[in-house]
Amino acid sequence: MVTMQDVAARANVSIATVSFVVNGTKPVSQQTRERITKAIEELGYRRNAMARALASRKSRTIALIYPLLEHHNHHSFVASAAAAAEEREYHLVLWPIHSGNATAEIASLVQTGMADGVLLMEVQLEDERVNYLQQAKAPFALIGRTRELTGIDYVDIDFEHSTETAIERLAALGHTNIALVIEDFSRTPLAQYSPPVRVEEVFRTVMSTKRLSGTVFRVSHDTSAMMSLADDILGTDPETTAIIAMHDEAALALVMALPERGMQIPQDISIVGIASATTIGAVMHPPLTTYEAPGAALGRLAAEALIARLEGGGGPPTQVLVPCPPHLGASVGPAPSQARIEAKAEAADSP
Amino acid sequence: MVTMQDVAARANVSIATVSFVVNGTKPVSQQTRERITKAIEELGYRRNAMARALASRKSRTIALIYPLLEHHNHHSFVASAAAAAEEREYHLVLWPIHSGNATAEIASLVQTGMADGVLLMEVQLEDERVNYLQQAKAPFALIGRTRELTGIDYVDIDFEHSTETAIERLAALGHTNIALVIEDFSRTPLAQYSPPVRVEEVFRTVMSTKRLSGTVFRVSHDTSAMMSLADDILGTDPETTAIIAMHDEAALALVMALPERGMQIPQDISIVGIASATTIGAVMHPPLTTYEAPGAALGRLAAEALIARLEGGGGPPTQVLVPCPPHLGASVGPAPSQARIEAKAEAADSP
DNA sequence: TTGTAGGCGTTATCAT
DNA sequence: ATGATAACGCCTACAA
Repeated sequence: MVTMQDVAARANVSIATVSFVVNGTKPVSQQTRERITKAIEELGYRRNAMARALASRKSRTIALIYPLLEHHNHHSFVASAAAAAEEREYHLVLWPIHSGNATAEIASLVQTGMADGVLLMEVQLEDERVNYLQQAKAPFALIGRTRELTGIDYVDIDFEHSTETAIERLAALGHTNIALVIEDFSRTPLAQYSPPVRVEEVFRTVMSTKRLSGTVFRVSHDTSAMMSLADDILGTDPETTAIIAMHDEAALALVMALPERGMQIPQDISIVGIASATTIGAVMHPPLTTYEAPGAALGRLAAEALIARLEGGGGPPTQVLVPCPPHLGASVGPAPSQARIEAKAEAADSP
Repeated sequence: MVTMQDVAARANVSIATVSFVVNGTKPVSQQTRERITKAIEELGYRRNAMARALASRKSRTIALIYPLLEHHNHHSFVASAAAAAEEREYHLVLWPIHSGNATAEIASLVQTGMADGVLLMEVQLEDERVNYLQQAKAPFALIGRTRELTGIDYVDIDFEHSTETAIERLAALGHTNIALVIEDFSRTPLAQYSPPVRVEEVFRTVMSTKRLSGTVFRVSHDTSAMMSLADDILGTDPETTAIIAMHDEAALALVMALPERGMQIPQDISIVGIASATTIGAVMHPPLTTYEAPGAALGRLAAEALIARLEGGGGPPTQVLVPCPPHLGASVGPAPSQARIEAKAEAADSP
């Protein structure tokens, strides 16, 4: 292995000078700089990351606590966080969590010097990991939000805005009975996973403010729940004319199942996805109207916020809500006329 | 920060002895071991990863060259590789690739001591990165395969077997005109991405051996290509009674589009997915019959193979093909009778 | 502008 | 069974 020592020897300078040009730490005369650069190239020198980390007490690595869930968005979080880190000459290490290492091991990444800071995702409203990191004084940033946020760096999807916009759009089209479909995490380690909770809260608030009638359906990730969802919705409230789905597979299941029950999309019922992946919705018939989850933006912003904190010292926290860009499909239309509804009901009564 | 020095002082031993008990390097008397363990706990000592890496010349980190593509499988590769690494007390760092750092930067992860070895995915049939890693003597393992494989550690999906099995199953059901749908990477950096190439090769071979008639459709990731796919297939060969799709979105598009063209699944046409994610297929109507891509197994095996190589020295290479577990849906049935086909043709002729 | 030298916290060799 | 001590390769005051 080629060391700075070797480079220094070949360029007839001290090891310190080599360090200066490698890191740009101090000005070095044009002459010697060139000699050193030349020596570096001839020898194929690369500075040792571990030695550097030890001496500088900075690993230039951030850790991403890796998700339990298998979600479309997760890939883009990770990819964009890694890309953003790389651009700033940081590395991104993945730390998978499981029941065995849930909380205590997270701060240890920083305590062992493996990582300078931690990126947390799948944040719950009350998240003990956050408390732990704070108490351990480990720098961190959230992709997501806890209930209490003072002084915390976070980046999250603006679920509130998306939900509200979706409702308003549907209401403007005459819909008064709207169902919300969210994922059910109640029997998982992510029981308090914040997105569905927040969206449900906003949904209830906005619906009642607007004096609209709405029902919330929690769908677990098992297939049969999704298969029966259409019947559940129509059974619970036959007047439902629009569905907001924060659950891509469920949305797909609905698009497949509703027409089979005589409900044409969007003539009889409208569907809109929020915080969705676009790839699936785009190939449905009709193409799904969605508010896309801005996964890539999130990962990047979070990584940048964390690195800024690591390098910048104690500025004000980054607290960003990223909106979901709308994708116009053809799954949303005006609420069906009363005549159409009655015709349908009659047809259903006398088959 | 608490160092070994501090622990040694408190336990009245030398720093070396502390190291012995922390790493289990050498036997230590019950007594002093306990004193040391106690001191460690009281002080909250954690050994510094960077110092350890420097002194031992091992970072206990492996790098995963992170994919360009957004694929369902990728999440499980990554998650399982990270989990397998963690179990062996390794870390997994992600290294995103892009045109700017395509080849040269990969070996540098090892050369800078950041990682002890590299995990490569999205492998192409001829992959310069592999040559480069070999020449740089950087330990690596592949998730995927190159053409030339002597001495290379790799783990891949057994595409050949899945393809052959799918064809045989369809042939046994009387299908003689089978279409293959694969992803089109020809205009991307992954032009030589090996899975579709291999599958196409096997498809052509097996089909001609069995004297069956087949057409290959390459579908790019843009939506319009998927939307028109059903028409493409029926237009090219109206006799097609079965489709093998190695492309989840395309499969979905087909399941949505074919019935609209009067082709019932599976009465008129069968669809089977290979190397698929199961989540989407399961909620289709009818549920898709698939051979699931064993993503989690792959990531884990590859990480294990690499770590074994790093620690075990020079044993024979790990070379594993993992089969795709079949998932029975309801999208495959017997080839339609001639009578049914003729009835259909007549109906189409005189609308 | 360049050099000297003392860490950084471990590992690992060689004594004892 | 334990201890001393020289690396490991680099950073960074401090000096020159």
